[in-house]
Amino acid sequence: MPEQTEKGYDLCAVAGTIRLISGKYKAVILYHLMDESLRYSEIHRYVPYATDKMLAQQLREMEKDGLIVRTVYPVVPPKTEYALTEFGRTLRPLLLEMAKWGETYFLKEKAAGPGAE
Amino acid sequence: MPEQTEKGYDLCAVAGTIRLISGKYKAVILYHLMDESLRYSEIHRYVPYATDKMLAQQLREMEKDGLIVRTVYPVVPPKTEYALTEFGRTLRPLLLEMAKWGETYFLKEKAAGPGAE
DNA sequence: CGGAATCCTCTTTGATACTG
DNA sequence: CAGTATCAAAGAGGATTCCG
Repeated sequence: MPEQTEKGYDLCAVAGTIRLISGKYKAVILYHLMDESLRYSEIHRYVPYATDKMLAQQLREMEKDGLIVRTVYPVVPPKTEYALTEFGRTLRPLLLEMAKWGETYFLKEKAAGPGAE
Repeated sequence: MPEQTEKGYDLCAVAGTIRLISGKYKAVILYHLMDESLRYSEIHRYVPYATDKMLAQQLREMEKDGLIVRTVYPVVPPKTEYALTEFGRTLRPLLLEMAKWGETYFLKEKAAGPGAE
């Protein structure tokens, strides 16, 4: 498929992808939602350094972008669940690749990382 | 995926990866540097909407992060070339995955032209 | 529990001008 | 050509408080 890939074309693709998943906590949240739906508080536990404001904001943005769905259960106490949409699930390979790369080169760069060249 | 992956571990890996390549033009620049070394003006032509300041800044950050190397040739007129480092080249699979995803899901309507799926 | 509202700060980005 | 310098604007992010 990417045979006929033009430079300026992929440029937009890459930029668009970055725009959707860059955001301080987005990729991390998406990564955790890959396996299971999570409640607001559960997500927050995964990203404790994020404030409520930031978390809600990033979640709303991703919801607007069609990456996740928000389901509110009208119960007491309130319960809200976040899950990947079909669209969001297509990010799986990318998220795994990111985790893999980060794991291999970013966390193990003590041996041969930046400055090594 | 490497053996037993812990959540909090991959979380850092994903976050770290995002931190390195998110940046308005970074991924796009890296993508173009995958194939060949480029001069400052050539990069700028690929990212025309970036200002000189932004471009220089992002390049300096990526240089500091060990992703690219900057080579200045002492000639007139000045010539500076940017290239991926060994470390930067390891991003290749990720960048390709990003381009592929963006192309397939993000630019889908436009991609649905000739030979598109 | 799952947020929204407000205020404030820091960083990012942009516009413009200048330089070796 | 390949930047740097400076100022100003915009946005991201944080701290705190409050609410259904």
